[in-house]
Amino acid sequence: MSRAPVPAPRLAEMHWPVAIGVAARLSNVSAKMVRHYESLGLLAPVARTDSGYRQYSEADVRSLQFIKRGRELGFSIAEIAELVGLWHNRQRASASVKRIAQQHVDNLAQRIEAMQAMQRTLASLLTHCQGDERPDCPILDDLAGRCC
Amino acid sequence: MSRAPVPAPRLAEMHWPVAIGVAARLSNVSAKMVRHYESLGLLAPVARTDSGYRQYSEADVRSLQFIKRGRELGFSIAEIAELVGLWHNRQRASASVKRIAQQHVDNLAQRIEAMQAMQRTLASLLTHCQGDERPDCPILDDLAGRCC
DNA sequence: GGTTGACCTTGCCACCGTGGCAGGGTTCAA
DNA sequence: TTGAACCCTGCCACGGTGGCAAGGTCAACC
Repeated sequence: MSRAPVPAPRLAEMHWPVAIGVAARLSNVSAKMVRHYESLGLLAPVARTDSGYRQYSEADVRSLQFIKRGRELGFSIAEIAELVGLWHNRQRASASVKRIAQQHVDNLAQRIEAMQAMQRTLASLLTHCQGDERPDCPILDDLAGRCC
Repeated sequence: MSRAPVPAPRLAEMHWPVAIGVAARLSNVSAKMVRHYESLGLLAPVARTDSGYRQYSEADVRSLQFIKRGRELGFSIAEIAELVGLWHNRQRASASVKRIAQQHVDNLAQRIEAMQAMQRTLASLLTHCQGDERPDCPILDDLAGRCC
């Protein structure tokens, strides 16, 4: 009770390198996904101990945090791979980054629009459905193509 | 040029039963997915010819259209399975249907909200990104956790 | 030194919904 | 008879994540 059960570790307090479990906690990415990102080439192959354990440097953990943040913003793995590439490329043009982000925003807008259209239709159907013990239901009528 | 190339067939003009390709066109569901829906039990196992070809009745095609419409409204396969069950159950209570639809709307609202949050963040980052040939980029700064 | 438990390894299977391809059988018209 | 169009089943793929199994390793404690 006297201390937080999981002390939410900070990068500055770590002894580097760290094992995958620690890197996972530091980046809030599951160990499983850490391995997966490595297998996809999104994260460079990481150092190993003699016994084969992965060893993560502070830079590796920062990369994981980058990836995590990208996922939180909805970027696909492929997009994040591009963004990581640009991040590591000092000759990058910010236009390249902006293009990827703009595409993603446009894509989001499209998907939101589609979902809102569903929502509007459903909301209208819900309004007209009594929602009681009787079988009559405009929602089912719509699905069954009442119109024909 | 004088007629529509694919005459968008109408149920009333068909000779029943029809083969899977016709049923697919009538319901605007790919033949592949028609088989898949059957394998999931979403559509009752359909009649077969001696040689094993599936034969679809008008009722079967209407079921496919029901499923298609459900997918267009974003219902999951599991939800559509429930809705089909209710559709075929004359003792249903419209409240059961309404509950499913309401849950789906709530779920949509949550997902839309999450995507809009991404969009807001990205829009703000995009505003501040020059998008020129220089490497400085607030989008990458954000992903890299500029704050720390 | 030995045991125990937490951690690590790889590899496979699952989800959901859809598409593709392979390798074969059927039907119908020319 | 042949060819085109259709149908059949079964497998693999995508993306992103979780789970489980069978084994190796490490550190702490007795």
